[in-house]
Amino acid sequence: MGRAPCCDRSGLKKGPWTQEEDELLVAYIKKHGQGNWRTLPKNAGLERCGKSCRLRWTNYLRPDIKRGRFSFEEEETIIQLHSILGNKWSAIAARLPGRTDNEIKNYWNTHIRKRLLRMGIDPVTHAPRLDLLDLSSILKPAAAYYPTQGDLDTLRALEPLANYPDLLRLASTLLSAPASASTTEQQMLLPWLIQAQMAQQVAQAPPRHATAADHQFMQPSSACQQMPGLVHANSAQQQHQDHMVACCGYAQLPAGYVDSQLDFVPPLMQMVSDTSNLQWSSPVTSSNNCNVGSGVSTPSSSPGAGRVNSASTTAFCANASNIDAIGADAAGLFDMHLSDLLDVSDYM
DNA sequence: AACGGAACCAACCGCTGTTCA
DNA sequence: GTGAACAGCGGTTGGTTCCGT
Repeated sequence: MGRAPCCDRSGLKKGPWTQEEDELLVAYIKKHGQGNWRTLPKNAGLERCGKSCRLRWTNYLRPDIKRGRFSFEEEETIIQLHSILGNKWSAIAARLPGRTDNEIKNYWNTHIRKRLLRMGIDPVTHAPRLDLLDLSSILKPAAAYYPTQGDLDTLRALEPLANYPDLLRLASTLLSAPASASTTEQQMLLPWLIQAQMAQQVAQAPPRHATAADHQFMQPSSACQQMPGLVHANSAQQQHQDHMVACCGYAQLPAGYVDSQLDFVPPLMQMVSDTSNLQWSSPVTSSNNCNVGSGVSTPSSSPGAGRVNSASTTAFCANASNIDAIGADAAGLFDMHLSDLLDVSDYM
């Protein structure tokens, strides 16, 4: 025999809460505590179901709720956490004191998501969407073209390409000439370039054993999933494959999986390796610079010119090898370490 | 001033994992 | 061990407000 029914659904009020109902609920909880939501409405004299009372309390009436607009730091934190946790609103809310999951979810859907889309960034994967970018237009000579703020935002998203002049030239050629590559290939180009830079950073990092904390991040990232086989893009990186395993989560894949993925290297990469004498060891300006994701920030929310965008670098850097660097960068802005902020072990 | 569309957000719905009789 | 109810979560809806024409 199970429990008694939660509540008789008939006759219970729905819809917006009145001030009287709010006062009744607040007064009751202040006096008796939250206790059992099932019996609370009856004891408090409310004609609501317990679920409705709990929602009203947790999302609106709780005294520790912070109202008002989201700050820049909160917004950046949401983006960072979302890039790692996805739509785990409650997990994200747990890292933002005073904010509810519902509030964060609404803010994401109404503000951040739209802004990322405008910037040509997929709000689900946090990867640039080449189908939304018009590279040919933003690469026009400056003298003949006055860029809009949107173009400047897009340029920031393409900042990583600056480290690979050969790739930039190739990308601009490919992407401004639709006939030269299929849409699918175009969409795959930028993630590959980004992953190449990640791989370069991993290759340059001193070998170390993965820590327990590292394993928290060993789920295959979306970027890695989009780019199987990259670990073999350059034979010089083969010796660091174990780091790529840590980076991309291949450790969880069956033996031989990585090799088998060579069969799926997209034709575009074949074009790249055939035509551009690509050097994957192209200089990266900063050994600790995870700038591949710097364009994922939300420039329109940046409070001042010249602000370092490193706080937003998690979109492509939230992996075992880079998380410490991210935390160090973010700490400079927020006086906190991302490793502290992102204790995501509970959610992985 | 009136209208229509966009934006916003509180609240509901439905599902899932956990608890308990 | 079983099944019903609970608690919590993410997705969605619908009412309200804002803004441009």
